[in-house]
Amino acid sequence: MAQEDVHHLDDAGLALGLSLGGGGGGAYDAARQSTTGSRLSMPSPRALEPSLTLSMPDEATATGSGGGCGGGAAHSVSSLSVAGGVKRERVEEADGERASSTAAAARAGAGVEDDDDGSTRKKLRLTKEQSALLEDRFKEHSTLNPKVALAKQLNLRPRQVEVWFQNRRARTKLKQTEVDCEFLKRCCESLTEENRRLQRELQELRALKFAAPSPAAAAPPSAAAPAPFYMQLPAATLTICPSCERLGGPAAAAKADPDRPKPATHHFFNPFTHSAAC
DNA sequence: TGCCCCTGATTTCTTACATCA
DNA sequence: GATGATGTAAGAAATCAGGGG
Repeated sequence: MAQEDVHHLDDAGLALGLSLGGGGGGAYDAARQSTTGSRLSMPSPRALEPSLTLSMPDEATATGSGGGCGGGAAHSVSSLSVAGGVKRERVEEADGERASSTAAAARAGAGVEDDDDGSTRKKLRLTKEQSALLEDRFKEHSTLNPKVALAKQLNLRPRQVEVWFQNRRARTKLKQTEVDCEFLKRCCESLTEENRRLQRELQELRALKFAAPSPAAAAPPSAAAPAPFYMQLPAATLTICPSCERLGGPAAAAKADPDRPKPATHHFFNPFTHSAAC
């Protein structure tokens, strides 16, 4: 279907993931660990579903002539794709009949209606009430559990609720990544400026030392300098090791003084690398 | 009217887990 | 009991496409 269309886009996606540093394995795994815990207690899918039903709801045939793969109606069998010769099926719910009726009700409720010939299909827009409830649930927990109950409450299909949560997570993460990038950018600029200032200060001190060694002139040139950006931040957001009193870590400290005894470990947590500072 | 942005939906891939030999 | 193969579900990432401003 659309497999061929997708491949040429992979490079761009990889570049984005690398540049933002948020797309890859570690963060992904960590997120999975924290969000998929509920699955641990789930019974075996095989025990739950002794048989698969491949029922196609009415709208599938009604919208089939729309063309393309995107924007299509969600089905009780939401996707049937061939990837690398392996067929994969995802059965959303056993009773497709209920799904179809619920979908029809949802469309009616959201003002979505198909033309008689089925050639046009309006995009579903969630009502304010539906969005508000979804947002509330998302604030409680960013993963959906249980989706069927919420879908019933919203008069939507479980698949639609599931997609909403997926999109919400993805876009929340994207926003957070942008915020983090901006923050790091400002940190970098501030540190660069601070570095320049210290270099100047060092030069001035050296000049003073060799020119006219006077204790009265010992006032640091930087006394009136504003605090660098990272010093204006809440302490919890900084990566400062109280042991080595350095921003950014012990690797540099260890390099400078390899014989330095290792202090008791009490490091701040780095919100960006999710690791200890040192 | 074209553009931008938001958002619902789809596709592909990865990972964790369960089951079986 | 340990181990590898296999199947499944869940979710992330990338993308498409409709629609409103």
